Amino acid sequence: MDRNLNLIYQKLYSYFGPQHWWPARTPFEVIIGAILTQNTNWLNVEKAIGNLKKYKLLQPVTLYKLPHKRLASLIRSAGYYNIKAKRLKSFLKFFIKYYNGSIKKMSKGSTISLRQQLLLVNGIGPETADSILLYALDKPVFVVDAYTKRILSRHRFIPEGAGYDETQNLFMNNFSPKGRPAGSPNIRLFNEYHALLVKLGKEFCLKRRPKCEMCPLK
DNA sequence: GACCAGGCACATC
DNA sequence: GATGTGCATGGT
Repeated sequence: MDRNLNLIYQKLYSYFGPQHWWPARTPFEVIIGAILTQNTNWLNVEKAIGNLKKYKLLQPVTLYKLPHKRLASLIRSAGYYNIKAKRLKSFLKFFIKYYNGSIKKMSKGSTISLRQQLLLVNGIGPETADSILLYALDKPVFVVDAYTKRILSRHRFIPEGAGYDETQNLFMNNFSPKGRPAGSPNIRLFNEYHALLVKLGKEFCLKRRPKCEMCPLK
């Protein structure tokens, strides 16, 4: 099993090359993007983040103090803007209260405890929590998203409709980076693998009309 | 005009 | 525990 996951990684990497994820300039920007991109096209998120940058609002306390209506209108392009404005605020409240708005302080926490804390924040579920852990805080967790599940179920690694943890465990327990035992954490590899799965998903493993004939995994 | 995008919370059974 | 629904914009 793990041989196949390794093989898929090798194929994707040689076909697409390094993805240089997450597409953001700072860890804080990663977190804001992770919340804004929930069920949303990344291009729409970039516009929203561009607005926040334009007015120099992309800092924890500044953003937290912004009135709901103003924040919602600035992130309008990302869709679900009312609910996302609320979710950003609930994360910022947590981030400021417990870590003084400091990524450095937050990074000192253990992966397990940070994950538990993040999941208690309203608006942060397993994928957003893991994206924050991996891409903003450099913690060794595998991020599972809709593309990951679709690709893995179409290739019969998991049943259709498999849960988040089940899918994540497949990678965390079985994927063995070169020269390491299965289950050993590898941040860089987890980073690259998830980014490659998203790339494959966007270009070939489409929901309705997958381009299986041209797929690099074929 | 329909379909889709790097989810999540909440209601209901 | 499983299933259904609201949230919303912008690109194809």
